[in-house]
Amino acid sequence: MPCHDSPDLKKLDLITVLRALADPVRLDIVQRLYVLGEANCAALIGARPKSSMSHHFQVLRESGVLHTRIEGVQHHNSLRLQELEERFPGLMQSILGGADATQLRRQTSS
Amino acid sequence: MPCHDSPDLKKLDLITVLRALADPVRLDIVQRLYVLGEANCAALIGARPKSSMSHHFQVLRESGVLHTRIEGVQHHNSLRLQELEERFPGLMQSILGGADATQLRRQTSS
DNA sequence: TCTATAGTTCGGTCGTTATCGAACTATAGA
DNA sequence: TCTATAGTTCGATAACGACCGAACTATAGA
Repeated sequence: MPCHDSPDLKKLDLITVLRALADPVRLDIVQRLYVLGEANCAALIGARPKSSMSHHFQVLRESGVLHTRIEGVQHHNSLRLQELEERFPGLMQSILGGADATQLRRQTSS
Repeated sequence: MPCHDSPDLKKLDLITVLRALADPVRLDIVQRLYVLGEANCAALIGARPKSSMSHHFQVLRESGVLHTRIEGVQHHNSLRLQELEERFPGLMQSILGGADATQLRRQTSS
């Protein structure tokens, strides 16, 4: 199963993860992804240009926040919740705690 | 008791807090402060120039991460752990979880 | 083979922020 | 009143990062 390389669990750096999350666009992606489970890039980026999209996904991937599984022409993204939980216990829960799933689903489907 | 203004609990913004924490110097300050409880600026900044120090404390204060109590010529800083816990449950714990108090104390006293 | 689709890479611009010296403010103590 | 101390403010510079158009790559499907 082809995929983008994801950094090793031990190499995940707190500063890098925080920087990745400390951006409105990327935090939005992460929160939507939490609700959706898995989604391709187009479903997560809204109306932004593809190059911006690609940039943000690269940051999230390289920081270790998400994993990208490539299937044909589509890139399926998902949060690396389990690994993040091992490395930084409670972090993602606290970030995602504010994300009301119902509200997010409403935003996503509109 | 004079002090710097700290933003209201409700105005604390996750992005702003994450950005404040996503800096090596500031994260170091926060982790030391967690161990020390309260400390003045000089004790937290190491060998950096005073203007840099002042900048980082301003960012941390304005984001709501810490509170500064002024006593004479000294500024006593402390984390706003309780308010942060109310607003973003689990966040600071996860950030500080990696901070081994013993290790930090050793660094601080060396 | 041709075309559409999904995403990447490249190059440039622009805004933000970290850094730091220098001047400044305010308090404590001699 | 004079001086030392603690921290702020100002102004400049430099680096980083977000943004975006354009060209490119790779796969699926007609």
